[in-house]
Amino acid sequence: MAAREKTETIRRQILQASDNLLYHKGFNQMSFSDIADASSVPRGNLYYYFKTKEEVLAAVIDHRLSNMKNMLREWEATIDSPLDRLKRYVGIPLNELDNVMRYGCPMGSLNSELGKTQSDLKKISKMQFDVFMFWLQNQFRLLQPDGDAKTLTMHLLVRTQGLALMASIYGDRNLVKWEVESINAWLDSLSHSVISA
Amino acid sequence: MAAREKTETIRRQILQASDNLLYHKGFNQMSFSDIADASSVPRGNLYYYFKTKEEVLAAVIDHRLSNMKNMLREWEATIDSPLDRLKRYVGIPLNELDNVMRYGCPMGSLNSELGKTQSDLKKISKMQFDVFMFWLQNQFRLLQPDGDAKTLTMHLLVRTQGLALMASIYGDRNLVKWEVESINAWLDSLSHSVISA
DNA sequence: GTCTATATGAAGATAGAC
DNA sequence: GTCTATCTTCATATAGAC
Repeated sequence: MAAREKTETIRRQILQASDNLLYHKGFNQMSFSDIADASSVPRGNLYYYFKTKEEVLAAVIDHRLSNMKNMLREWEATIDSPLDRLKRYVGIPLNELDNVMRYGCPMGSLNSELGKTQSDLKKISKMQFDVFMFWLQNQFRLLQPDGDAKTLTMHLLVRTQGLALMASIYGDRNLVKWEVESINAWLDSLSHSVISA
Repeated sequence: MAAREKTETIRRQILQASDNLLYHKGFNQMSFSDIADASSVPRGNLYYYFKTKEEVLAAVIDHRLSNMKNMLREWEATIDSPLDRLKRYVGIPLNELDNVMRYGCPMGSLNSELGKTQSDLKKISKMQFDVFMFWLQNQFRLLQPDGDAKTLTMHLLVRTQGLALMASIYGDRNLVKWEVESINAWLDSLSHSVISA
């Protein structure tokens, strides 16, 4: 049983390293050599844990999905109002300011890359958005029972993805702050009105 | 002199093919073989025209920049009000709907890719944004002499980049239409007020 | 200017000893 | 389970005949 535990530990090491590399370099620029170096697992051994790079990607996304779901569950447990939950989501770019400036959004940049020529892998990566979509829609429904939760959610994602992208292109920290404030003001205006676009 | 003309023609062929490939596959996934196939120029000959792939990129961006500048000059000549000029810019995703759905924004996706690990090449690609930034700021200054043209421009870019990205991820044509309408409504509201954030 | 052949290197992946 | 050696493929890039 100790052997199995050790295997799991190494697997997690590989996944942790791959997760970061995927964010910092993208899928196609991340090599097995990179993963070996970053995880301190010999290059050849990696193939014992993951047969292909596609498998690594799928495992990383799977790992990210469960982390996200845990995070969202925690937010629901600790944050009372849907308005504050939505603002918590919008606050991510501020919490991750340095990373966002350098590498953009880990979900958006990966989907942008894979969407061009690797549609099978993009499908896997897109699930990250699906998790947030579902949760955000629920929050908007609570905030505005008569509103169009899907359109509101898409609008929110458009603005957060756009700000992450532009912030990373221009390296502008103030851009993030302004846009986050502006989005929060929009959310406030929603919660005060009965209906809105 | 005929020889020189032929050279220029082939050069343009290569650039045209590379421009499309850069958009459809991204820089790192675009190979010289791809360019050879798409331009009908033998693989080996490409190196006579461009010594490295970086040189191809720089030439494509250069080509794009002059096209953009021509387009913006034409808009200034044919569209009277700054409001309508800004709306013309916002309308690009609608004109390029099919491409945007499949490949996102050619500027945004390229910068997203190159920003991760190829900062020297990203600098070149970023110039595409600089051209629009400069022009859009001028239009905002005309629209709202007392407004913060830089922040307004960034906000516009955030929203257009965000919509191109999300539209390509979710393949949602209606998303583009809704967001474009929403941006236009925002521009209208700006032109009616004296000052705004 | 054009084309073929080839050098060179990196990356994904496998075989098989230990 | 671990590690080394190696296969294969494909990419950038160059040399040199025509």
